[in-house]
Amino acid sequence: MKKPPTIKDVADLAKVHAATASRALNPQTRDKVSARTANRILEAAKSLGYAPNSAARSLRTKTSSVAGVIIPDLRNPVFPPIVRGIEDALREAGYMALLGNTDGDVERENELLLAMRGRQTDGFILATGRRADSAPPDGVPTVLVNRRTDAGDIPSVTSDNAAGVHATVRMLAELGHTRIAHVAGPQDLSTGWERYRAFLDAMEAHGLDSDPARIRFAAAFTEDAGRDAAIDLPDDITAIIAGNDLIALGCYQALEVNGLSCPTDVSVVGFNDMPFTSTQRPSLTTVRIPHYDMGFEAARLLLERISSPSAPAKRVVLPVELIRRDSVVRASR
Amino acid sequence: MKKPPTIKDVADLAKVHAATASRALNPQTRDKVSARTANRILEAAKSLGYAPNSAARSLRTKTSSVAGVIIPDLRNPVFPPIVRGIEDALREAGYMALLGNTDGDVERENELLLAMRGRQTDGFILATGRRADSAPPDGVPTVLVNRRTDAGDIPSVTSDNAAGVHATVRMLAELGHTRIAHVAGPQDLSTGWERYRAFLDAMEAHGLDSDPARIRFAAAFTEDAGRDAAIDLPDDITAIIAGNDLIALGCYQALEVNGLSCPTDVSVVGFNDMPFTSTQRPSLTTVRIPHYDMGFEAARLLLERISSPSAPAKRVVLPVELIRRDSVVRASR
DNA sequence: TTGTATGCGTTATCAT
DNA sequence: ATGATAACGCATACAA
Repeated sequence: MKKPPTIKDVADLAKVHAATASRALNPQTRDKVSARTANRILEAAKSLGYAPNSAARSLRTKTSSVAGVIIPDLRNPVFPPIVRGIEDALREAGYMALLGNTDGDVERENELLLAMRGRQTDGFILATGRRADSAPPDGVPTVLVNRRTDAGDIPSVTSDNAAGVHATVRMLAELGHTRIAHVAGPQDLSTGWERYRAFLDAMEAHGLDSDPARIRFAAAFTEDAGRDAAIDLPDDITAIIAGNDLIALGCYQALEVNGLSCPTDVSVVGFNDMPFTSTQRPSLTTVRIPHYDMGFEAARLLLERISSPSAPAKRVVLPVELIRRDSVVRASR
Repeated sequence: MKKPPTIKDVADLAKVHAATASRALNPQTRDKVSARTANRILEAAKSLGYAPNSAARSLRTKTSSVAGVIIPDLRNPVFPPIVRGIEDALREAGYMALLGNTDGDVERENELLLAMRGRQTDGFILATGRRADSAPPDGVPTVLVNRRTDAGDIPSVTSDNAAGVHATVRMLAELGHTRIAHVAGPQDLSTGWERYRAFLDAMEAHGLDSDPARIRFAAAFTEDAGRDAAIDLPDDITAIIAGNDLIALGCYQALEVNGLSCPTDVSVVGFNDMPFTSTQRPSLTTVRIPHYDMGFEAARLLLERISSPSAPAKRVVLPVELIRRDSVVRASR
C-alpha cells in the first residue's frame, strides 16, 4: 500500500512545475497551457496512475462533488427508487451521494446535516421535509423530494397528488360509488395533507358528500397505522381511498377483521404503486408515482442550484398515473 | 451564506492556541489538555456550532471516516435493509456511507471504486462480489456482504445458506415430499451456488433422489428469470425450492401457466423473506435471512479491519430461520 | 505560456 | 500543559 502519486510527481515526470500540471489536468483551465506540454502532462499522469486527492482539492475549492441525501428510512419501499434516481443523476455530473437515515427524528436529522456539512457536502436532497419546515438558515443548496414545505421557499420535486386523487374519485364515482371513505396519512407531511385536501375537493367536484364520519387520519404511513385508523369506519362505505399503499394494506386487514371483503364489499385504492402491490390479494389499485424520476429530477435541480445558488426556488411537479387492479369493482350496495 | 467557523475561531473565543483547541476537540488527545481549558474549548465550540472541516482533516490524517458501499441495485429488496444496517453501524463510529449502484456491471464497479478511492474512502463494503473475484490489489480494507468469494481471502459476512436449505428439505421430507425440484439462482454468485450445493447435499442426506431433470438454473435472481426457468419442470414434482423469493414468485407464475396450483399441487419455498412475501397469494414459505444484521456486522468488520488491516480475514456466517407459511402443505400426490 | 508564492483548516512535532 | 510551526496536496492570483 504505497502512497499514491501527487500532482508534484506528475509535474516532475513531465518536467514542468506543479502549477502547470494542475492547469493541464483540469479540463477547465487546460487551454491556458500549450497543447504539447498538456499532452506530456496527461501522459505522465496516466503512466503514474494519478488520481487527484479530493481532500486537498476540497480544502482549496470548498467544493467536494458530494451531495448529502437524507431520508427517513431506506426500508420504506418508496425511498430506494428515489435514492437510485438521485444517484444516477448525480453520477452523470461526477457527483456522489452520502446517505443518511433519520427515522423521522428531527434531532438526528440535524446531527446528520451538521456531520455532512462538516464533510464539505455541496448540497442536500431531503426526503424528510415537513410542511412547517423552513429553509436552511445558512443557504446551503437544498432540494426537497417527495415532500415539500408549505412556505415553498425551498426547491422541491413532488408528484401531482391532487391529480391522482381526482382521477381516483372520478373512477370510483363512475363505478357508482358514493359513500367513499378516506384514510388519510399524517397531516404534517405534504403528501398526507395534499391528498386529504384533494379528496375534499374532488368529492365536492363530483357532487359527492364527504361526510367527516367517513374520514380517518392514520398516525403514520404504515400498515399498522392504516389498520388501526380504518378499523372503526362505518359499515356502509363502498370504497376507501388510502393515504398510501401501506395504509391500503392496513385497510385490507381492517376489512377482514370486520368481516368485510375487498373488493366485493369495499373497493380500496392506494398511493405509490410500490413493488409487489400487483401480487397482493387482491391486487391493489393505486396511483403510480414516478419515484425514480422524482429522485433523478431532484438531483438535477440540486446541481442546477449548486451552480447558480441565487436562482429562484423552482418547484417541479411530476405527473402520476392511476393503475386499475382487482381491488376496485363497481359499487354493489 | 457566511462561512462556517474554523478551529481557529473556537480557539480565539476560548483564548487558546488552535493547536490546543485541536487537542481538546479530539477525544483521543483530550487528556493532553487540562480539564478546565478543555471544557472552555468545548463550550466555545458548541456556542459557535463548530464542525471540523473534514477535508482539512483528511488531508492531514489520510483518513476520511467515510466508507464506500457498493451494491448491484438498491431497488432489489434485499439491499435496503443491508444498507440500513451498514449505515447504523458506521454511524456509531462516526463514519458515513458513500453509496453506489453497479447494476452488476463490472466496469461500472471499477469506475466507482476508483472514484471513491479518489475521495479518500477509508474502506469498502461490497455486496457485488462474485465467486471468482480476487482481493483488491492495493490492500484497501474491504469487506463482502451477502455474497463471498471462493478464495475466501476477503473478509465477509454472509448467512448460513446451507442450513437454510437443509431445514427446508427436512421440512418437505417430513411432509411426505420426495420429488422436490430446485430452481437455482446464478451459479457465479455464492448465494446461488451454496444453495444449489446444499440442495444436493440435503437431498442425499434425506435419502431422496435429486434427479437432474428436476433442477433448473435461473439466469438471474428475478421473477422473470424464475418463471422462465421453472416453466418446463416435469409435472410430477410436488415441491420447489427456489433460489430466492423473487424466483419463487416466478415459480408461482410458471405453475399457474401450467395449470397447476400452489400449494395444492406444488409447494414452494423461497429464500430471503423479503417484504410483502407474507401477503402474497399464497403467502410464501421462505428462509429468513437477517439482512439488517448482515449489514451491521459487515460494517463492524470493516471498522475492525480499518483499525488493524493486517488481521486475518474473518468470515462471519449468521444464522437463518425457516418461516413456514401457506405455500407449503403435505404432499398429496 | 509557464513559474512563484500563498493559503485552504487541521494535526503532528517540536519547543517552551 | 500549552504555544509555535510546519506540512498534507491542490488551485489560483500574480509575476515573469
